[in-house]
Amino acid sequence: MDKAYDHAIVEDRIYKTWEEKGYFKPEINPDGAPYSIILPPPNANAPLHFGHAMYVVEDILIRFNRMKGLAALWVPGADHAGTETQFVFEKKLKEQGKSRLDYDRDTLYQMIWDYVHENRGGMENQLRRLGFSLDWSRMKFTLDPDIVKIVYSTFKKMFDDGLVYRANRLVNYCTFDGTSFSDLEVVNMEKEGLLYFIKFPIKEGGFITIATTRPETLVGDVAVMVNPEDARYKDLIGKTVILPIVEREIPIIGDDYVKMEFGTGAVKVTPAHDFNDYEIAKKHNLSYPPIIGFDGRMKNTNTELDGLYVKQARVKIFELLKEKDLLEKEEKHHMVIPTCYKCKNVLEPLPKEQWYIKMEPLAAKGIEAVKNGKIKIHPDTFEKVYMQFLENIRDWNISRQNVWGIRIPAWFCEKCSNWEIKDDGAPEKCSKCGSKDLVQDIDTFDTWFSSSQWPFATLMTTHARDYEKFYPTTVMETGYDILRWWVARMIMVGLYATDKIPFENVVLHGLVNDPLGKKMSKSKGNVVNPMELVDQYGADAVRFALIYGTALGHDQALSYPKLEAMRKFSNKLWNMGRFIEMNKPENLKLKTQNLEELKEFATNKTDKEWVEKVASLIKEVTENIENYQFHFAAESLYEFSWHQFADIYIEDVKNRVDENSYVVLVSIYSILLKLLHPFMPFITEEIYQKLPHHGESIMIASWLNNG
RNA sequence: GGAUCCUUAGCUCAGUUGGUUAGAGCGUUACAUUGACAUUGUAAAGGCCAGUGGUUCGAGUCCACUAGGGUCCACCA
Repeated sequence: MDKAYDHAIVEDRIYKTWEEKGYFKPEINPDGAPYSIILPPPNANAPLHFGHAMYVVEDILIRFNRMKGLAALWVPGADHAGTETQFVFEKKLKEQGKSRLDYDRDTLYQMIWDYVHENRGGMENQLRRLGFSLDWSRMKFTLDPDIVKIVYSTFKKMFDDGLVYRANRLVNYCTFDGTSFSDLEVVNMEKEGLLYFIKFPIKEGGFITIATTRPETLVGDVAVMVNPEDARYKDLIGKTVILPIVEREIPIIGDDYVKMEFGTGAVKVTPAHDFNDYEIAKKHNLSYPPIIGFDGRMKNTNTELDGLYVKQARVKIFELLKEKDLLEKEEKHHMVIPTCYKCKNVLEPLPKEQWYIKMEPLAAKGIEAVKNGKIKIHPDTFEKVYMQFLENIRDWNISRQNVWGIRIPAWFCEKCSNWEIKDDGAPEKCSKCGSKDLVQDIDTFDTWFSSSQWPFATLMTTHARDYEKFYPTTVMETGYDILRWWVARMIMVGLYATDKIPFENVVLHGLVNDPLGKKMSKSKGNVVNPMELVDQYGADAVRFALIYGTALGHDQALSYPKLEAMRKFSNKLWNMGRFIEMNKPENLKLKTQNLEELKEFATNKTDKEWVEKVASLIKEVTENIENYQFHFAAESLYEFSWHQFADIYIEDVKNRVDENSYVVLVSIYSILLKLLHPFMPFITEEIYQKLPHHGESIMIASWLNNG
């Protein structure tokens, strides 16, 4: 053995061997009970980040259970990541001076398809470099035709069951990305803004001053509203206000929604561009067409405002009001603005027809499944977050105006306005009126709608009988940050579509932050590429550092000293092996013993004690992994290997080594390597292969017995 | 405004159902060692466990409140 462990020459070679030998397939344990995890599919065309490196938790579980003899299946996948990918692609277009609007739908789709496929394979190889024992023969992509077909049938089933409906409502619309979003995707940004106090002339004489943060929308107002209890204004209810600039007449109405103490106690009502006003106007039977278009420009005002972007319109209207002396004052105002989670621009509430899913019946089952313990969430503190989300669930807007995604299989009949939903191709004619004048909805599904079906969609389409054998899956492991976006929806949709829970356990890991504890983000420029650390420290050290010293579900700051410590730990392990190899007796006849055999074999009193010690270590590590307390297992292994086994036992045996005690030494070491293998797969395999009488591979060695 | 997590050694973090002198890694100090060890070993220093009050024979751990930080949710114009 070389003097020091060099991960660079070991890892790639070992992974290839594993893959070639088929060790990643559950068929390696044909008689084992099923154990399955579906990998949260990373974006198909983007490199991995530290969130993905945390999937090491899944590899630990898979390797551990495989060694225990279970038919352990870990299914890899790639996500088309609709909004994300189109956003990135459009940025590329912009660099070339182009935009999505320069292409028709099919051309743009094809361009993105080509772009994604040019970049395919990168993240898969990065997962390999991390040592992940994924069954690549079962790899799935969210746009695989068989997956799409399943997504279609789920949608159709929901439609047939009355869970899908189309509604014209205000949606959160990004005029830059050109799509609407669900409530979850809205990022509320706190900002210091201005509250404008504007005098509206009253037809019957005098003025009423309203306070607003959005003066430009006054051209779309339908009313001025006051609290009927408000002594200042109650006599004005029923009178008429003449809107400045557009000179349109609107009523003053009363509604106790208005808080008297805020602003002036009088508020303008813009139904087409504010969620509250939309509800209020509906209640009072008032309406006015939108004055902001999907391009973010003003329209329908018949004034010089038309064609201006909202921001420009605000400046313009400010000037106009000032000219007419209708602007009383502005105050600084702390406000919360809905912004686009991708491009960070301000979202406009705009009225649009979209497909919605009725969530309440689905949520009820999701709540039940966790309450009755069929699905367990680890750590259990996240149950509260889950419940809070499901108990306050709102209907889910699943329409996206993206091109990159699964197109909604809904056809509109131009003749009778009927919607046809099909899961097996375009309908020939309208089932209501027989017309052949059908047009498919141009929208695509929210990526999370198809993702919510991932556990069963994958297993139904990987290998024959996979679904029967491996569904429900054993564990869904992911970052807690997508508990609501993804995990909760998988539970709801999974229960609905398959009538079974999609997984028995939810295991949630924390975030990896930068060394200063700040969230990594591209805009902050503090993103660390996990692959660079794998190059530098080795996959095993990176894996161990991510697990060691951080409780499940807790965030951690990336620590270079810790990575260095774990690299040294690798080297220490290596040198323990090196010592053992160098002290191998000539013509060693006795074979390595498993734990049970060792108990008989060890005759020396000290050796006997060490056999007991390692027996309790096995118990401890096993229990900790089974309880998802990986950091405890990692700490015990680190401490025992280094400060017990190396510092004390090896030092002791050094002076009295004979063939018998040597076998005890090798055997204990071999057990240690096996216990460490789920955490540090590469180095443990490399050393294992050098031990006397070793098995075929440590990967498929038995957790407790020889093999 | 609501929810939730966090505050433990200089730094990054563990501390599992409350139980004798509170732990690890890195860093610091002293000594030793070329040993299986691009090092390692031995030893040491370093902590009113954020604060206050409570429950208890006993609290870092449970409860209440306070202060600071993070995250998530929320339609106050």
